[in-house]
Amino acid sequence: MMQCGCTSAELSLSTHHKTHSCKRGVFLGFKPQGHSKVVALPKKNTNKDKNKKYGGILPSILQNLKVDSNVVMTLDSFCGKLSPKEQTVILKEQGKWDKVLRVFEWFKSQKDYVPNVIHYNVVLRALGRAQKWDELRLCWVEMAKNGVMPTNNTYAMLVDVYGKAGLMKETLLWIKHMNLRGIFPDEVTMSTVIKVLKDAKEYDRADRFYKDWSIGKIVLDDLEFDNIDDMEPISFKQFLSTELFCTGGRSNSLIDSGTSDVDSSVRKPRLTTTYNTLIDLYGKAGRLKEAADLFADMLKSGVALDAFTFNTMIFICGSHGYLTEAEAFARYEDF
DNA sequence: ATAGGGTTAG
Repeated sequence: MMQCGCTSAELSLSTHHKTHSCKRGVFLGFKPQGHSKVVALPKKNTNKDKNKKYGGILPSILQNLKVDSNVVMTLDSFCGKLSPKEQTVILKEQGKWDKVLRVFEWFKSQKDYVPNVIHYNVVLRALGRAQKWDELRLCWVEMAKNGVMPTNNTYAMLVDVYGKAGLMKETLLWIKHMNLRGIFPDEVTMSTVIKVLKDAKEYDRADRFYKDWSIGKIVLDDLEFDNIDDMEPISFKQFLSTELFCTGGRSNSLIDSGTSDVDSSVRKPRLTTTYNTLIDLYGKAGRLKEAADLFADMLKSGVALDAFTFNTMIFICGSHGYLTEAEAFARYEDF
């Protein structure tokens, strides 16, 4: 029996809380209080989150950039040298993509500017979020020209923006690009890829990507297209030229990573959000056993459960008729 | 005071 008094028969999917006025949110989110042993507590608000208080010369530069449309003149009026970190902050704080570009151009015009992958990541993300694909590709090419190599951060961001824009073919190309470069996805990048593939209902592809990641394997053939003709000719050509331009990153890790038996021990996620995404993936793919295994893994590894974990498990059980189990999860959360 | 993802369903 649910705490709100509903019987298990009434615990049927999403209609549950439409027809009942109980305040305990089973599908609406769990309260974190009192679950410190199992449930992740909300992160404390550090000054990183909300209070964007910068010191030194940054506030006045940011303010001036906000009110002044002439980026070059505004920046010229500050003669002091900016550190790479300060430059990152300034780039990040610009709202519009074109302003980001102009500020970046000014940085690069300074004599002592050193090309910086973090700066490129910030600029590329701004262009990606604004869906300025041509500008993004130009920036990418220039980045390579300046000898700046993309990192895991770069690829996670690219997969995210292309995936959110619904450009799945290009998303797959970025993943392939990363693989060709011999860059093994870290957990955030893997999680990002899984999320994008899941949202595109590419469940099998997502499953394979995760399984390969688990054993430290990079598979190149796994990302072939079913229908490459669907892609816009122009963007594909541009993409290929970019691809051909970037021949420098070929590394032996490509071979090592897939064939070595020594380091092919099983890799497990350690982030709650990763597990939640994976559990939802297998739930949506109808593979309940694997979803349940991941949940068990989570407990075994001591990874904190949170409201998403419970709601996802409850929904998976509920939507497949496992009402007793759904109820158990609801109670488990409540203990 | 460097950068990426942040999940459930309604």
